[in-house]
Amino acid sequence: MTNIRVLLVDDHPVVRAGLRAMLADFEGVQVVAEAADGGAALAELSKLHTLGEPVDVVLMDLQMGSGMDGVTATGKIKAGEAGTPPPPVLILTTYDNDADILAAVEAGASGYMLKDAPPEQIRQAVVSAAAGQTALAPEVAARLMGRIRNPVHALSAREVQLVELLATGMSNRAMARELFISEATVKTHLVHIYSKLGVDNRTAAIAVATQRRIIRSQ
Amino acid sequence: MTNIRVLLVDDHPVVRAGLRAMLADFEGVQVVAEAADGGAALAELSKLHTLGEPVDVVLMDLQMGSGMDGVTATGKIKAGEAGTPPPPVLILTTYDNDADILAAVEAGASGYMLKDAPPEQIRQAVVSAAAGQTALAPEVAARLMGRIRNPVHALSAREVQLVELLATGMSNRAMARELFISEATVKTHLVHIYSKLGVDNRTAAIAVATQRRIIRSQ
DNA sequence: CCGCGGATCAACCGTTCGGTTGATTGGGCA
DNA sequence: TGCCCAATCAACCGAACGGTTGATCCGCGG
Repeated sequence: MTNIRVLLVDDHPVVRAGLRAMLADFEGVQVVAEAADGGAALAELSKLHTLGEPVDVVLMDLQMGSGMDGVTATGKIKAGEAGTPPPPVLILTTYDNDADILAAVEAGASGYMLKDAPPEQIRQAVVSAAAGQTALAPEVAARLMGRIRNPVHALSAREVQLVELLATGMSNRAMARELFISEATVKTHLVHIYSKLGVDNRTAAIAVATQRRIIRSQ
Repeated sequence: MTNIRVLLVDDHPVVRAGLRAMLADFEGVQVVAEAADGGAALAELSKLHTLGEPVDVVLMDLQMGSGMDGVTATGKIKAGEAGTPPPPVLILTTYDNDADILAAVEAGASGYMLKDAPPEQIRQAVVSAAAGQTALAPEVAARLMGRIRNPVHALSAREVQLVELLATGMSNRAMARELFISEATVKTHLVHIYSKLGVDNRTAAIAVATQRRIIRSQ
């Protein structure tokens, strides 16, 4: 009996039902619990642990409407309780953005799949994760490769800071005051940012940065 | 036999499986077909129609990764084939923002639900839609109410359209071309938008509009 | 050690944006 | 019918932005 015990984490009942139905069709995979956000997921994990029914794989959405988000939860799961090896976390989300993927990987996720993946691919990923291997969706893998091969378009930390202020609607002067630098410097940074993002004005920069999840919106 | 025949439209296999499983639990509701995008949905509709097995309700996601999007599909479904009353379209999506809701309603959607809604609420919506009634998620209804109660700060449909383009980083001239109006008109709209949002420049307008969910952030 | 790149600043200039005033049209409502 | 408002356009002007050139300082790595 090599049953893989899975914890589902997603704030959408519809998606949970879909994953449950989908995984039910697979031999050797069993959904043992569900949670609507990261906090509930941690609670379930510790509950199941004390019951002596450990979880083999956590299958989790990255963006949760309310409560603890996926990245934070991944970190906390990986930090885990001493003595018990934390279960692999497989991220299953809608978007394939650089920032999301990097954040997930950084937090310790062992896989990153897209929700539009065919069932078989998701099953593969769960099995791989349970075996301690890394499972990346082809699109995601391609994106990571692209980043490594071509770091030209990466913004520096200072530039990211500028873009964040930019997105709040601040003028050059306001940003200059905020960062204790001159307006000239702000403009220089902006020019570099435009160049790296392939745009030619601040609003387009915000659009691209938001879309690429260089900054987070809302 | 009052069976409600449903067509599912969503580009995520996981979500389709979830809705299928969820609706299977309900008496009187039957999923008769599925489609991955708007184009496939139209094809299914006409196929089922010629087979003499009409669809009672279309349950559709608003944003489809590829192919025809939900708003366009809703419009085409409502345009329909002459002689046959088009089925009600129930939108089921992740985001609740003014722009999406207005676009969906304008295209002829008869309901707007959020994916994080509990199963019972979704069932209610399907039944209501089949009965020719309008079904709005509480959050959505509240948003529309807010718009009606407090029209001072409410943007007109045209202004919302402007803000959407604004957020993509377009210049006044580009927006003018896009909307087939003069740059002067664009500026007039922007001034009204700034005034209603309580800001004094475009980037701040985007920030506020995003925060108030007038437009989708993502 | 020297080069490279990031961060900082200055001066200049053309373009775009922001704000104002004023005007017309058409739809909805009293 | 007459009024209000949204939508459309024009002209104008000051302020802010966008782009360029050129410069200094500093830390990292070959």
